[in-house]
Amino acid sequence: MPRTTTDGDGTPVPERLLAAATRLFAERGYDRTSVQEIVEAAGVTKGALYHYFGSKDDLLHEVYARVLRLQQERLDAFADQDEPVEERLRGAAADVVVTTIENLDDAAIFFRSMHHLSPEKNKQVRAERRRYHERFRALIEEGQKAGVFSTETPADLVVDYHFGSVHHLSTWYRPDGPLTPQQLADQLAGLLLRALRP
Amino acid sequence: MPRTTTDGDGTPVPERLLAAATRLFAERGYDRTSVQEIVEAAGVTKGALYHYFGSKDDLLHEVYARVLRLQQERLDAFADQDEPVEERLRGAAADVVVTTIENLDDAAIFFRSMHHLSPEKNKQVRAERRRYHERFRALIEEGQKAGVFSTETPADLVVDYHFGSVHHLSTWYRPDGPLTPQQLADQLAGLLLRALRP
DNA sequence: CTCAGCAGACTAACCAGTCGGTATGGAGAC
DNA sequence: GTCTCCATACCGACTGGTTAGTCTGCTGAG
Repeated sequence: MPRTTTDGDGTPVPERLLAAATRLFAERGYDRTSVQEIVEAAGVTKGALYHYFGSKDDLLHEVYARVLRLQQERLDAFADQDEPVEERLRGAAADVVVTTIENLDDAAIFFRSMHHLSPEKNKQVRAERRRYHERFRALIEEGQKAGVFSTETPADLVVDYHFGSVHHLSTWYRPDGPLTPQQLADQLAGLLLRALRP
Repeated sequence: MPRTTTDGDGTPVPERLLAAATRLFAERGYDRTSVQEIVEAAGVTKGALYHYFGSKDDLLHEVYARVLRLQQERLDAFADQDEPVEERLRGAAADVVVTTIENLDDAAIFFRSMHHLSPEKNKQVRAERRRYHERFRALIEEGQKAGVFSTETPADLVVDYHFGSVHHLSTWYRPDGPLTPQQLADQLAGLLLRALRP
């Protein structure tokens, strides 16, 4: 009954909605999740959802925007460090694995639901994704020019190769597996770096 | 007006339905494709579809079954060859890239729509998928035991790493890119083999 | 008193699957 | 050779259920 935007528990309603939507989208897919289920999981009603978001599609877009922002920030932080390029690349490659595992729901949504976004939003997400991709590629090209990475494979392909696996983590990663997220990340970064040995 | 199962063009109705479904599922996703659209694209009506398939879900399962069968056969052929393990692995790793590109629609469906299958069918597909995975892993372990591949990364991880990228081909492969499918396949197989150098 | 912040009944559209019906090629009777 | 009968192949209107989004109205803080 209070008017405050944070009733029930402490978190504001829009965030509760986003969290509920993220979980449900990852669990049963975008189309299989009804708006009704989302609002029930968030402990509100449709009125609240359409008060904060323009559409179901908007909600999905917000999920994408959040994860894109986060990943770009982290990549930039690693790329801007003052270390040899191998170590910057290794750090960035491993970090994206760890943060992906920490947000497996986001990852599952990301690669399964892009085509559910409206065309313009899809385009927007692709553009941001490309920025991320380019930054990563620049790291590899830097290493190639410096002679510390093999030039046998175009940097583009290497990036796609690595991120293909990262995006697929949500399919094959098991939290009860033998490796901690950090160990797994180090292994995958190791594979990438070894593939790049001259 | 003939009773034959192949009217209109030459292909039998069930195959026409499967082809139409494959294309549409890849294009707009399983849930966004109505049964009505499928039958219209195949030039028949619902009666025909439900005559040959038990459900929409069944249709999806058939798509999976077909591609799984094909890929397993091809992998087996490469693995059974009488060549050094590096070359068998290279051949298999490149071949799966080429056949994936040749059936990009199947690949897009594969990794986006697994969770739309009914639980038992999902289990069945996973089991077949695991067989494929194991065969591939066995190749890598063979090379590791023989000392021609590095043992730094568990074979399991290497397989997931490679197939993550392959499954993602449908996201980033562009037919108008600079590389032919075979060249791209050789590059990716090269990356895999280089990552496995001792 | 007013308006952000929500509640929840309502609507218009859609959709998977059903079911009674039609046409046709062939198997067997004669 | 032809007539009967039936299984196969398919048609398409219909049903029961679901869903995104709308809209009117309530409530309490400032």
